Amino acid sequence: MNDADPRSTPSTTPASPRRAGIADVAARAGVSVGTASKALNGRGTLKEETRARVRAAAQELEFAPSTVARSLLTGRTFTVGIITSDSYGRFSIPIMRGAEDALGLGEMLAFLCDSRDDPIREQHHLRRLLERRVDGIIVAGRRTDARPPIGTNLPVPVVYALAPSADEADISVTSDEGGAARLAVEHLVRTGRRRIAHITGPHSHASARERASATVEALSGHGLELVGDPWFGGWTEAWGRFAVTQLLRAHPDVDGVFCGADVIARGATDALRESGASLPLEVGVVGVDNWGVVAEAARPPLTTVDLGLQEIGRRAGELLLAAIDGTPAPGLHVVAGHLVVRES
Amino acid sequence: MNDADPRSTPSTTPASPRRAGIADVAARAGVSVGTASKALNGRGTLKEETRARVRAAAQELEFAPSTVARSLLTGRTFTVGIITSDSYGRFSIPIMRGAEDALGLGEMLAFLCDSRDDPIREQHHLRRLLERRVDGIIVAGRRTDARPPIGTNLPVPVVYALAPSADEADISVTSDEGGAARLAVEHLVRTGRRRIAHITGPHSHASARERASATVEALSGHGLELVGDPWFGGWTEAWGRFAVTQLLRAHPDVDGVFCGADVIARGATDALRESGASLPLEVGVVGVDNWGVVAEAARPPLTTVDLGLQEIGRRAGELLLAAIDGTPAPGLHVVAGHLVVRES
DNA sequence: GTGAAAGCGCTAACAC
DNA sequence: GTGTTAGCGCTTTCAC
Repeated sequence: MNDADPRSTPSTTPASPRRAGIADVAARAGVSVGTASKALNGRGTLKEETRARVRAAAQELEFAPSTVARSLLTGRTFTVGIITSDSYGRFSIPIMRGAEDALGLGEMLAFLCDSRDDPIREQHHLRRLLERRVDGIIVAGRRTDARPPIGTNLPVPVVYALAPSADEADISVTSDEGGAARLAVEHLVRTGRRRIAHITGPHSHASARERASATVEALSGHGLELVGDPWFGGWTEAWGRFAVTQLLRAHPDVDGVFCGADVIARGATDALRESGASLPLEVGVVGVDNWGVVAEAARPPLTTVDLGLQEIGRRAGELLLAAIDGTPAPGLHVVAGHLVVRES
Repeated sequence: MNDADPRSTPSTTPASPRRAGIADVAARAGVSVGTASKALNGRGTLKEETRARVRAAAQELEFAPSTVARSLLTGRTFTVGIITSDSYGRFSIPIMRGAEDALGLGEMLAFLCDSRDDPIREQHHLRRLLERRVDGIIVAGRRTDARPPIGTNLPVPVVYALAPSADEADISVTSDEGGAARLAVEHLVRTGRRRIAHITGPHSHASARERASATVEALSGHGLELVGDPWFGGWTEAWGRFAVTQLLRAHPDVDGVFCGADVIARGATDALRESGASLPLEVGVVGVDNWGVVAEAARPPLTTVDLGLQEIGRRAGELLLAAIDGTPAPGLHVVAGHLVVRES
């Protein structure tokens, strides 16, 4: 805070060399700025020797063209915003990563905003992103329940990931919940299970409800009936353990359990094992999520449905790029998951 | 791709209203752009009525001032870059979140870049961030081993988080590995354990080595000796289970285990429980990480050392803001962790 | 082939 | 109190 302090200037300033502008490059190469610009961008018709000289000058000066100046001119910033409600949690992370994959290909950089599920924060972030003239926005949720659109009549395209927009005219990408259930049932049936139960998360979650009804349907497609009703509870290991204990009491002959999440499945395998069942011989278990730390550490390691979150992010990124390029694809895009077979 | 397609224009374009500029606002309010600017920014001396009129016009036009134009003028973009080598993994997530907390207070937005531990990608991202004229950069690692500086003589300040820069003149924030070990030992001793062993990750990790030696020291501070040598292995549950099995064979009377990670601790508790030990009565276990999904689901739930990753991110953000403001604090900043007591 | 000049949207200095 | 003007760093006509 003491500007006059003679010590501070040399010792604490960590070398902030003045940045070279295109004018500096032009001067050093002995050409005009216009020429330098053309040389660097491969535009216009220049003598190869001039081009080389400019390039050399740029190199020596470590010239990094300012995209902010360019943006002002072109109206494009080559940035997008990602607003996640998930506090960088388990769901938004693979989505972000997938989105970055797709966007990186388009030379875009992403601003990350965490709304913490607070609509106020969300609107705040939206406004800041718009002020920064992002070319587009991805809104990533952590549940598959539809959500209200983040805004209407926005000046840039928006793509919703995982949690689709309630407005069907918006662009949304989400997971295939029914498909996930079918993959799980398919696997259990194929491995000889006939008395299959379903333990899942809260009934208030659309994904839990959809998976449950798809499970019943898929079973009946094989001439089978779900053992008991679906067990709705929480997305926790404790619930998986508890539900399995109850389940065994009511239906000791169960030979397959489809769990709505890997954590539930892990709790289920623990409880089954500790009740004396031999896994996977006597009971087969399938989870959902393919969450490494849970699925791989379980005993036995979990066979599970990967919902393809990263793929959802990638699709969202691609759809956003397309929309930015003027070819939006409105509607709900469903990404298929896949089964990861381990030992359970 | 077909520009002439008459359908595409009205139906597929999702309402991209022309953005109002300050000139539009000025026109609508019947003032000049300069006046409008002053009105909106609270600068200069204007009649209150004029100010109100301009504000109203801005509101009606949904005017969102372009930060890119402003940046060009002021040289500040109010953006920072976060380069993480962790693919948004377990370590970088809380760090990012903490950083966003601190930066958000400074009205900054963060570009997220995933280097995937690839120096080429890292340099690529660095260049793109510099082109975008970020005001500063945070480099987040996933290990506490020192890393080479990302560049020399950069035009913006850089703060390293978790993985400090090998150059001590750089600004780095990292965890207190020795302190973590002391907290764990302290707890075990306080709860009456006297025969304490240590199971941890690979010897190639600085954090494993530092915790191990600090553990030995802390024990000797209590007149105790580590039971056996530290068990170096992997950061997995399987390693925790295996090591405990061996440990019990060699030292059946062990009554406390400090594990270098929650996953190891979880494996350890499982193996202990299954060997017939009553937890936490006969053996106390302490982990490191406070990783919710692991620590809370363990049986019993794990007592563990939280390294304060989010706090590291917050400090990194603060230090970066300070450096941007011209008061950098070079050197290694160590953030203390804290013990989270659960039942193990 | 190359240079000169206009202008992207905004702010700040200076007129009036 | 308010308007006018220059200019941030770059690209892009259009002269020459």
